[in-house]
Amino acid sequence: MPQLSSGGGDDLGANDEMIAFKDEGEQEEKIQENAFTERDLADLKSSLVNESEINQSPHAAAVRRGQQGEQRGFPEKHREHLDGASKHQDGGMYKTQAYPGYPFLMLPDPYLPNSSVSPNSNKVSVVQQSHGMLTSLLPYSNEHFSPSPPHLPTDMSQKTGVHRHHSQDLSGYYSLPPGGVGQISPSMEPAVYPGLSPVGFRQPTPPTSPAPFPHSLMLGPSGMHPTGIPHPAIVPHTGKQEHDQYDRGMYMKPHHVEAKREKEPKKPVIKKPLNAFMLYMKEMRAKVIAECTLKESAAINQILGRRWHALTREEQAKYYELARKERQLHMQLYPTWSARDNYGKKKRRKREKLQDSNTDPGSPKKCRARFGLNQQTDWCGPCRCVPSNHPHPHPHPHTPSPPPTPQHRCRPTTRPPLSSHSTI
DNA sequence: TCCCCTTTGAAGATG
DNA sequence: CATCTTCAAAGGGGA
Repeated sequence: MPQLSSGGGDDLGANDEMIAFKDEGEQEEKIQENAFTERDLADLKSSLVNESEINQSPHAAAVRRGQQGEQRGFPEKHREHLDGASKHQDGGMYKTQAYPGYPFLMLPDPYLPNSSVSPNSNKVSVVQQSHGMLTSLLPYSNEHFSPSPPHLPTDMSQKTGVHRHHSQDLSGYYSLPPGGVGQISPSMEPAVYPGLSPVGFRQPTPPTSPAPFPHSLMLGPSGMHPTGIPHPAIVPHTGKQEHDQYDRGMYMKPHHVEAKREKEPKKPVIKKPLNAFMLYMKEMRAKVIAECTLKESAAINQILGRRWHALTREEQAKYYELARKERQLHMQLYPTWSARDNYGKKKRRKREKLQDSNTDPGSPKKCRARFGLNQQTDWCGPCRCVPSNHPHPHPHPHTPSPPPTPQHRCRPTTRPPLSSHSTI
């Protein structure tokens, strides 16, 4: 991961190829930002129709990329777009207006022992960084983060343009280990986490304009967690479905749900910290939805995935850095937590299905069968790497259904690990 | 009602 | 060590 924090050794600055995989022909486009989503849409639709096209694109894309961008692997093509749409997108991350769901790192007043904030206030966390960017540290459950905390001017909240209730619930939070956090100061500076090491939190005060919101973190309703540190990462133990229900319930009837929750001694489930892409999705989802008529998350996510690839390294780096801080915070808040804790929380996953299909005698028709031995250049990387008589090593992307899995997408080149385990 | 879909990345599990 | 698997968010769609 981008050793963003480490001095100098920023992987992101490497010249190596950024993302040649799965670009689905987006490179050729010199599109205007307004057209981008429609284009995405069209591409998405067409790509859905023609899957093989997707798998071929990396080559063409790589060629195109080689032609247009000599100095770096990253698609220069989207520069314009990025300058327009994306800048504007990034603004979402760093500006207060456009991204209601991802606005600021706010330490809720309720966090503060003496603070008196409405129980309905939502918590959002944002750290204002040296570049002037606002980094959300506790972005879980977007919806629970009101764009306009109660103590904010109303016009502020209305500017967001997203209709959210101020009384939205809080679905998850980072709870703190007992005694872990006594209080959190608005600034989110290291000191706010007594007992916690500073991590990477910084809040360089903006030279010119003070943060619109003095408090870095906002808290939701009281009583969500005994520790007093609510966090989106924490949800009722009941699992996703219940999580959703919990959210919705809270959203609609906070009091009732709260009362209900008190009855439930269930242990909260600490969710995984969001990775860079998840953070990006959270931030951009609303924007994409607003730009197009799509509502289906699967389709939206496809667009987001492509946009993610269209981002420059620097732009992605922001999210990687944010994700890194998320993990650090998560790690500090829940030192004993492990991702394994949540294993099995979900039911049968598609992976199992894939395995089933892979065991299917009809499934082995992969690259070899598809392109033949004389066209190995058309094979995906893993296929080229294995002996011709070797069984296909992975869920195959060319298989019409099920779709390619995250494990393998036939990436011609792999992005240098923008690592996350950073040494602070 | 509940799972699937779809994305990328992180982390745990496995061979 | 390399590869595989699971989960994180989201919400419409379908069984």
